[in-house]
Amino acid sequence: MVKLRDIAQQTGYSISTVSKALSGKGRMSDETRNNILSVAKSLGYTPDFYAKSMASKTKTFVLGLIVPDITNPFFAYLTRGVERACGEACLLVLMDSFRSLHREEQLIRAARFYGVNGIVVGNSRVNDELIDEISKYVPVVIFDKECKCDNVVSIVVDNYYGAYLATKHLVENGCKHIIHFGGTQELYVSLQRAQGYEAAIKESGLKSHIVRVGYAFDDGYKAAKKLLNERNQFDGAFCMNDLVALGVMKALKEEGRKVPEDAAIVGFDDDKQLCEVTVPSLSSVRQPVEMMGETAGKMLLELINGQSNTKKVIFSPSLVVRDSSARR
Amino acid sequence: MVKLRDIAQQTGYSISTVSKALSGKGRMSDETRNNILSVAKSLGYTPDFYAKSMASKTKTFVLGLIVPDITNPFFAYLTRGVERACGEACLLVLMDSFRSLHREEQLIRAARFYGVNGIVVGNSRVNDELIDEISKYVPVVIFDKECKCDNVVSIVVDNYYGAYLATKHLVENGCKHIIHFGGTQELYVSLQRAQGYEAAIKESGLKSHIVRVGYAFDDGYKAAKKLLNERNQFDGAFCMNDLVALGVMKALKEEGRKVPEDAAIVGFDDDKQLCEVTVPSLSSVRQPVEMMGETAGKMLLELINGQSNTKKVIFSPSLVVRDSSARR
DNA sequence: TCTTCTTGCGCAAACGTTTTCTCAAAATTA
DNA sequence: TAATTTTGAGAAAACGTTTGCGCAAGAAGA
Repeated sequence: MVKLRDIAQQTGYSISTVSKALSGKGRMSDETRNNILSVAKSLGYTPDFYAKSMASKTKTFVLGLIVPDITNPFFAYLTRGVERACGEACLLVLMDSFRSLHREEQLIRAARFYGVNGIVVGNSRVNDELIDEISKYVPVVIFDKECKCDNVVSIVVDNYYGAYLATKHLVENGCKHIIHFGGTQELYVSLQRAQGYEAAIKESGLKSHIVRVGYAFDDGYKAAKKLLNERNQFDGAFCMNDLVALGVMKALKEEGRKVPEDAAIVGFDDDKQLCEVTVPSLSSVRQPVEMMGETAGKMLLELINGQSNTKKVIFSPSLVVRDSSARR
Repeated sequence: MVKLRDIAQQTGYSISTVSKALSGKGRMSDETRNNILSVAKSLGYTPDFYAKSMASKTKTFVLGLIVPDITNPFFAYLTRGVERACGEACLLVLMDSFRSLHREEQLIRAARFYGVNGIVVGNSRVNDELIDEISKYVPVVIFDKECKCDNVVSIVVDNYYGAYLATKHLVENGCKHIIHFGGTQELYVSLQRAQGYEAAIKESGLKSHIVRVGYAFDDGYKAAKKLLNERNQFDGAFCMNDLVALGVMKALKEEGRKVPEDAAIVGFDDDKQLCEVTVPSLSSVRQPVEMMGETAGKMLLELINGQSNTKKVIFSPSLVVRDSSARR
């Protein structure tokens, strides 16, 4: 890497003169400046990021963001929110764990090593001990997961309430047999959503019916297909996410059931691209992901500046009603 | 900001001892280490990213990636590809211009100011002069746009060929009246796609019919609706992207036309989440975005290391046939 | 001609770490 | 007890910039 010193040697000027020539700040003759500039260019000089930041007064914070999969819209919106919080004051370093737990752990450790000023961890599967350890060195905000560690701020959405809302909506629409597709034990959020569903069902006096599925399109499709083939009728479905909901919808169509006339469907996540584009469009529970991301960023900055006294921020989801659950 | 010196003063140890205690590297008694650690914690010490990077031997490159909208899957996949290229050796700083041309210009300038080692600019709308100027100071790889500037590497996909493929597929499927929804002048890519369409149509002896639309779901929907209401029949549609294609599909359904029986549809971009989830699933032209992103990252690294002699890399798209254009 | 101002440039400190050496004191071994 | 090793800790150089200050030489004014 070519540095100021090299240019100084080439031109015969001092390092400081070279620096001033390049930044356009000092006093010098045009001849000198042009000379330096041309040599700098011919040598292919690029300033050292770190040295520059060190020496100059204005410090730029660096925030790390670790997500399991940037191609998932949920995390893309999260990223956007954090970026918004960064504004001009911070640089955002994005790290994608590619859904690998191992890599996620690596990244979290690396974040400390790289010396970023703080990290936001999105929907992590790593255990609390690692978080606890890292948070001793670097401020941490954890997204979509509760964390008991000290010095760690959690940003979560009230999944229970969202599920309750969605189920209640189906009840009020006159559905008598509402199935919940979801409830896998693996993820904390899916548990909460199942509980919200149960609560609303209990309240209405109907019978609860949970079909355990994963979180992919095919999971919903196959589960619903099986159910329908077994002559298990249902007139309402609350699904743990939008993909599953679309899978269920496809199965219903194939079996000749009309949505929403024969069965109403509500998803979760409100992935706009997805929900608004299908026929019929899909009702869904919306989380204010981008705003949550922005909050995560802000909380992290507070944490870095040592002004934070918040431990947890809970956001309320809302129900977006579209055609798939329109009132009959 | 609390620094090593502050901890040193508090504890009575030297700066170097404090540094070693925190990094866990030097030799010292457990008592000393714990003492230092606890004081560091109570003071809320966070290491200075820049100083750290400056002082340590291993320099970490910093790559900047500027995208118009990270929530667009296309750019999410691009990001992922670049991230893959970064591996352990680089940090990726993500900058989202939020579709604002002004902000994009700002970011490009800022990238130079921040002193990142190089930047990848995704599908930019900024003029070549700015790129040219910046590329004097920082290596630049530009994605999805041709750029004549020296020292700038372009990564592009052969849009012409992709459009040709898609249209030819419709012709071979027996479509007699194939409309192209797209062709807005604003974007270079849409022009190329329109030309590819024209070429295939000409070759087949059919009549070309381009309906100029934007790139949103509603654009496709409204244009197709209007066409159908005017009794303008068509049995094939090649759309400039997947969203437009889904809009057209919705219009067809509403007007009682069956897809693909009455009209076959092909989109562009192959947004998996979208294409595989609709009924019928959508045929589309796939660009190897992630691999292109990875290539962009690699080219940038070569450029930074001064080993690049490539000026442009062209990727070939491929056609993914799904239900919306299944042979009748 | 003597003073004051301006111009062009370099010196050296500073930024906050890391890391290699050094060295006294304590612990171990002979 | 003497020689050796180990341990705990500090001094100082280095990383590549920026920037305030100083200073000589030339220009301008009296």
